[in-house]
Amino acid sequence: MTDDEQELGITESKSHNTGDWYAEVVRKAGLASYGPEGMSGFIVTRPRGYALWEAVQNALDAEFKDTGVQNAYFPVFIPESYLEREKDVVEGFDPEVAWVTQGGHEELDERLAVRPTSESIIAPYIAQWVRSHRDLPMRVNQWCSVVRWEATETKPFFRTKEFLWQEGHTAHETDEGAWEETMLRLDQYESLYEDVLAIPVLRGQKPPHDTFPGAKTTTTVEALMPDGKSVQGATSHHLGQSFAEAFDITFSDEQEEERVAHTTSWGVSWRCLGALIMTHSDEQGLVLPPTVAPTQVVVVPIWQSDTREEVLEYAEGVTAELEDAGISVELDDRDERNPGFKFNEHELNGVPLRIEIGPNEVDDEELTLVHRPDGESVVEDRDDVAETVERHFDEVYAKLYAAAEETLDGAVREADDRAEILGTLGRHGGYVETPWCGDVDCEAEIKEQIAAEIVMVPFEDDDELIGTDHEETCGVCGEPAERTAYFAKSY
RNA sequence: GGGGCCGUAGGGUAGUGGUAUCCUCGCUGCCUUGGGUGCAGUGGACCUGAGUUCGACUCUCAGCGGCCCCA
Repeated sequence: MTDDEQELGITESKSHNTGDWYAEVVRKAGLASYGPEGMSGFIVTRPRGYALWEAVQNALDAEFKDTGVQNAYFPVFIPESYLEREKDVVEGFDPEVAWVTQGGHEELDERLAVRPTSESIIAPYIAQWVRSHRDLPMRVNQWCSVVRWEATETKPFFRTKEFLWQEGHTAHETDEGAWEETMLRLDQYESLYEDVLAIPVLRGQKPPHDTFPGAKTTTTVEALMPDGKSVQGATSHHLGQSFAEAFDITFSDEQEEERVAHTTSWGVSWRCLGALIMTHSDEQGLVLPPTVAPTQVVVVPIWQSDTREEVLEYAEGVTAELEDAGISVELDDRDERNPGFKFNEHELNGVPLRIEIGPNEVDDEELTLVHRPDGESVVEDRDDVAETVERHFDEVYAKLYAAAEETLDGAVREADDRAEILGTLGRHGGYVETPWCGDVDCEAEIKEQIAAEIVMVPFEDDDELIGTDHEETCGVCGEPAERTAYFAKSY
């Protein structure tokens, strides 16, 4: 009967069986279901899962709008001739593009790509809209889904053939302008992770061989997952002038000279939800920071038949007061479930804070608050409940962030030679920081042996191996090192 | 890209060439609460297709789907 005892909740071990555990949390917490038969790699995002995406959207969209971005929407289909105009993009995405060849009963003259990304349909319009330097910088963003027909295995939110994301596209007068834009968006992504999702990240750039097709520089925020793999949390590209040249994004400068613009693009997908779920959740189920939780507080009344009325009345008062303060609160007054059942259910669903109200609380004009992440229970005065709850939100957030930060700090290890790199990655996972000569072959060697790659290289300003005299040699080949590389297995 | 494991009601399990079982699942009624297990009744499945067979959930093949390991 042990299986029966556990069947309502999570049965898989987070540390030993992370994949199954993750799938179980996603399903049992009501975040997503698998797609229909014949459509492996697609998921149905259920309301509680979609609410998480909306929280991310709300946070980011406000930041974007505060920094000069306007939202727009471009077609889901891209004519093949458009896609072909930037050759690196064609080559980069070719194996993953889904094509439409028929409309109604008619064969199409030109097949249409289901967008794998929209540079090639947005850029031509930006080219039309930009005439003079006065039109720059131009920034458009769209919230949409894209399709990448990956052959590799899929995992809800982490890797799905269709995924929701946001893609921003900008054009600038100068290279510096484009660079500043690239970094501004990366800062905003970092802030999304650290201030909204409670996940500390490493920031830097991708090695040259792993940049976005056609891009000059690809930047990334990397988050560590509990199984020791790294996930690219968001990305921001300095595209240089290659797209502007391919799509004729030109403008007249102050001297009436025709010049080619510099462009950027940047995006974050619902993969950030995968990182969110995987980072904080535990073997009781989903754990969410109050910043994104669809239900932030649940009030559970606990009564005996003679106290029922007063307990409920008190609980309703508390609920109403929290609602008035703009807090997302649910009063769980179902009478066919006992409190223990409700506790477990709300824990499974990731409600960050629970308020227990029974006759004792009513008599003492108090509340019992319980933090989801660690079960800490605190008795507080009934007065100023909204303020008290907000304070506990901050505490819960801090607990989540601190735990994730500790994990990350402990997972960055240094290694100076090949054996140490392989040994450390094999034994501990996480990140291995090593001097690197810059040659892609050195990465390939590690990749072959242990399937880890360079997920991040610190920015030039943060990398002490640049521009200074040092004796460091590449951890793989022993040639003089030019950069610091972070190796990790990745999603 | 290569290899392995797996697919049985909402969930969890078994098992057999002759249609299971458990549940904290659904529904109805009764019961009423400080960490999921009250009582009674009732409902519902063998991933899809082809083959073998008197008969396939079971055996074979293919497909679809899921998970894991390696590249």
